[in-house]
Amino acid sequence: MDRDLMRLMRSVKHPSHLKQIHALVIAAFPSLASFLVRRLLSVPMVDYAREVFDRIPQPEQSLSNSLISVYSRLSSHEEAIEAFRSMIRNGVCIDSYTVPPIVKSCLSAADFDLGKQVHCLAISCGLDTDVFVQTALMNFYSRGGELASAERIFEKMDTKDPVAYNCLISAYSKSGDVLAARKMFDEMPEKSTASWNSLISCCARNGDYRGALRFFERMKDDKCTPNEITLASVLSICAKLGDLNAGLSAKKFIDGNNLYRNTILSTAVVEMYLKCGAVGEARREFDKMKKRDVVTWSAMIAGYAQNGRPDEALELFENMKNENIKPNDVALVSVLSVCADSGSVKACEEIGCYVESQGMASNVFVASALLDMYSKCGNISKSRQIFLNMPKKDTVTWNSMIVGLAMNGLSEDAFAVYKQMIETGGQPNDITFIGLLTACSHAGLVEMGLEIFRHMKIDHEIVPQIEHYACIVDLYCRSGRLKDAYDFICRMEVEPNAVIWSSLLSASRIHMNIEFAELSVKKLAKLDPDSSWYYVLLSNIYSSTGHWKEALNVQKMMKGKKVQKVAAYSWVDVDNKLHRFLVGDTSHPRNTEVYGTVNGLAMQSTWVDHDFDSGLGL
DNA sequence: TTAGGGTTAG
Repeated sequence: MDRDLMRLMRSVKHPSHLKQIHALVIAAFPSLASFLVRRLLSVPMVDYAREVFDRIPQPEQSLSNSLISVYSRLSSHEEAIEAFRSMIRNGVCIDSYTVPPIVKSCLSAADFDLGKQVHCLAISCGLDTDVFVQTALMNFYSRGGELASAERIFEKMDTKDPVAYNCLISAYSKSGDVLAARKMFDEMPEKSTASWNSLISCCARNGDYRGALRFFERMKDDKCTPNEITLASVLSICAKLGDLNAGLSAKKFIDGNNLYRNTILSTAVVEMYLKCGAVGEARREFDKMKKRDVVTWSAMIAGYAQNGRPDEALELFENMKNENIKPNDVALVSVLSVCADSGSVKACEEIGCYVESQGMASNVFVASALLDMYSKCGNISKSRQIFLNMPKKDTVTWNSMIVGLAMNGLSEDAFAVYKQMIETGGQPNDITFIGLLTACSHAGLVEMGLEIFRHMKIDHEIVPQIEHYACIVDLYCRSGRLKDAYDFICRMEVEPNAVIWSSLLSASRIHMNIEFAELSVKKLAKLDPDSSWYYVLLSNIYSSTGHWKEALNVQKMMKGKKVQKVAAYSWVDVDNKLHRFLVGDTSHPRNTEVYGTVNGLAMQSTWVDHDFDSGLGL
C-alpha cells in the first residue's frame, strides 16, 4: 500500500490531488509525510508543503535542506532564513547541501552577519573543503563587497572550480580592478562562455567599450560559443557607444546563429536601436516581441522621451497600463520627465495624481522627478511640499529642488537649500553648481557667482564643465559686462562652444555692441554652420544702430548661402489649451490684451543690480 | 559564475 501511494503521488497531474492524498497520509501513513512534502515542494505548493513539514516531529536533514533550497530559489529569502534558524534550533546538522541556498538567501536579504555565522558553522562541521560550499561562500563574499574573504577562500581551494574563477573576475570587475580581473581570466585553465562573458562585462562596466567588443571578437576566434548573455552584453555596449554598425552586426550574429531571443535579449535589441537613434526600427522590434516585461516598456518609453518624441512616450505609457503591466519607479521617472518637458499642466497634474494614487510618491527617484516636474510647470509650492515630505533625499533630489527654485527666480531659497544640503551631509556634484550659478544669473549676482565658481573648484574639487563656464559667461552678459565675459571666454580652459558665443551675441544685441556681435557671429558660423539665427540677429543689430549697409550685406549673404530664417514659436498653456505665437504676432483674437499684459509685466520687473549676502558662508 | 530600463543641467 505504501508503494502504491508513493506511485500515486508521483503520477498525479493536478496539485489539488496531492491534498486529497494528504488526507490519506495523515489518517493511515504518517511515515510518508516526508515523501509528500517533497512532492509538494516540486509542484511547487510551498505553503502547503510547509504546513505538512511543520507537523513532522523530527524532519530529516535532507528534507530541511529541500525546504530552504526551494524558498531560496523562489526568492522567499526571509522564509529560507527562518527555516534555517529552526533547523539549527531543532539540533539538525547542516551538510554541504544546506550551505549554498542559505548563503544565497543571506546575501539577497542583506543579512551578512548570518552569512558569516553560516561560514563559521561550515568550518566547525568540516564542510569548508567542499567545493560547492566554497563557491557559494566566495559568491557571498564577493557580491557582499568583501573581496579579501573571497580571495582567501579561493587560495584555499584544492581544485579551483571554474565557477570560482568567474566569481572573482566579476568581483574584481565590480570593484573597478580591471587588471586583477584580467589576470584571473588569463590564469584560468579552461575558459567557458561565462568566463568570456564576465570579462566582456568587466570591460563594459569599467567604461572600456571598445575593449569589450575586441574580447567578443577574440572569443569567437577562440571557438568559444557566445550565448544570449554574451549578445545582450554586446548589444548594450553598442547602445552605449551609439554604434549602429556594431549593433547591427551583433543582431546579425543572433539571427545567423539562431540564438533564443528571451525577453532580456530582445529588449537589448530594442535598446540598441533606441540609443543609436533608430526609433522606428526599435518600435518594429518592440511590436514583434511576444512577451514584454516592465523593463521592455520602460526602455521604449524612455527611448521616445530621449529622442524628443514625448507624445508617443505618453501614448505607450497608456498602452502599458492597458496591458496590465504595472509601471515601476523607472517607468514613472521617464514619464514624469516627459510631462515636465511637455509644457502641459494638465498632463503634469494627471500623472502627478496617478503617482500618488499608486503610492509611489515616496520613492526617492519618483519623488525627485515629481518635484522637478512641478517646478517646471510653475507649481513651485507643490515641489516644496514634496521635497519637505521626502524621508530620504539623494543628490538628484537636492539638485532638482535647487534648480527648480533657481529657474523660478527664487535665488535666495535655492542658496538656503544648498546650505541645508551641505549641513545634512549631501554630496553636491557638477549639476548642483549649475543650479546655484543659474540662481546667481537670474538674480544678477555676479560676484557671488564667481565666488561659487571658485568654491566649487577648490572646496569640492569639481572640474568645471563647459556648462559651468557658460553660466559665468551668461552671468557677465546679463549684467552688461560684455568685456569681462569676453576676457573670461579667452581664459577658459576648454574650447568655447556655440552656447557660449550665443550668450555673448544675445547680450551684444541687448547692449548694441557691434564689435562683440561680429566676433560672436564669426565663431558661431564656424561652430554651427547649419543655423542662421545669428545672422538674423546680427542684421537686426546693424539696422537698429543705423548701419544699413552692413545690414543689407548680411541679408545678401544669407540669400547667397540659401540660409532660411526658421520661425521660432513660443507657446503658453491657458486652461489646458496651448497657444502658439511668433515675435510680433498679431493673429491671436485677443492680441491687444496679450500685449497689454506683457507690457505691464515688463514695467513691473526691476533689475537687481547689487549683490546681497546670502549667508552661504562661502 | 555571466545579461536589460530611469531622474537633475544644457
